[in-house]
Amino acid sequence: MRLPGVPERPGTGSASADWSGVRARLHDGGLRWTPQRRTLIDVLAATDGHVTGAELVERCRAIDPTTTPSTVYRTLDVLEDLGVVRHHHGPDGREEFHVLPEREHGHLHCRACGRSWEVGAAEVAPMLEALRRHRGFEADISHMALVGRCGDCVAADDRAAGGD
Amino acid sequence: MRLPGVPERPGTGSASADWSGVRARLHDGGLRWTPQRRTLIDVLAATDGHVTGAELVERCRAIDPTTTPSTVYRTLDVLEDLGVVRHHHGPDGREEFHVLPEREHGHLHCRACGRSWEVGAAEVAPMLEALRRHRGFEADISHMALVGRCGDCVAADDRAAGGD
DNA sequence: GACTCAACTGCAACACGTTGCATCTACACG
DNA sequence: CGTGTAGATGCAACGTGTTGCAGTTGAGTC
Repeated sequence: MRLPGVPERPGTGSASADWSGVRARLHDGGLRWTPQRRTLIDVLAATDGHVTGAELVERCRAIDPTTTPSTVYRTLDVLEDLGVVRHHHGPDGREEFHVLPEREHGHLHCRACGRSWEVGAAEVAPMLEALRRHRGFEADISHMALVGRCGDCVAADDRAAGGD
Repeated sequence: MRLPGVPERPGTGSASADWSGVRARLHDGGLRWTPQRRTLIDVLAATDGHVTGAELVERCRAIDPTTTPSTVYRTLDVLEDLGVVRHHHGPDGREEFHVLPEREHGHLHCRACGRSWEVGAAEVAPMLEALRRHRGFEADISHMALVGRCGDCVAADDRAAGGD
């Protein structure tokens, strides 16, 4: 979905530093470092771009077959509080997590071909500004998933039918 | 997935005209009018604003206790094809349906207080335009749900903490 | 009114995610 | 190193929604 060569470092450290920092940050919050959490962290560290919750459970099971879903989801909650992951809901309402969000971004999903893209904060900043001005609403862009049709599919549709 | 129909009349108090049309439109498509569908239509006709799928199932059961979820959800699919209902996914990923969408609109949901609002097409038109120009992407605004914090909650937070 | 057939229904099983509760354990402290 | 305890785990049950399948039924036709 995304290339491995993500332009890292928005201002904070590199990924590896963040992963080792997680343990310390758990401790800071009075939380614990357990084998199950280590497994999830290992999985996340090896993950690029977006993953669904179910997929994370699968990958954890690949490492430790005794993994149970509830533990994974609860740990993901904790990690989200820590800012290590973010989640949004895909077009079908399923959870999608992304790892170490370097910068704020939203999501575009094409209903026709199923592909998705990220949109940078800059691209939607004008609308966010407008919403803030008009209604005082501060939208959380990284939780945003816009569904629609991508340029390719629109073009294909136009060619095929003309109507809808 | 979309039908051209139903653009007219934003402010009709009684939707009865539209509801009676449903049966005819089902017939037009070679589809059938069944007691189960009638029940759901009755429920929808008595519904304002947004409802979750589960709630619709409940209300149908109130009328006909033998109602089964799969039938309701399948009928909702059909009705969505007809343009009678629209659905989007709430902040928790659950389905929310709205009835007889007179005009296109998106949704704003406050994570802090749980309220939601509708945003008119005009309000987001500039961003939609920008997306179309920059990436050729045609966003479906009525499937959109932006999560964030409303003006009240932002103000409350600022007063309470000052930070985050 | 009877026949026919595709659309529809209900059921059971499944997928994803959440929650309550009893048990276990990481970790601070002595 | 042993102990206490709050945080974490695993299980089982639940909630919401989807799917495959076999049986039922709406509605067009004779």
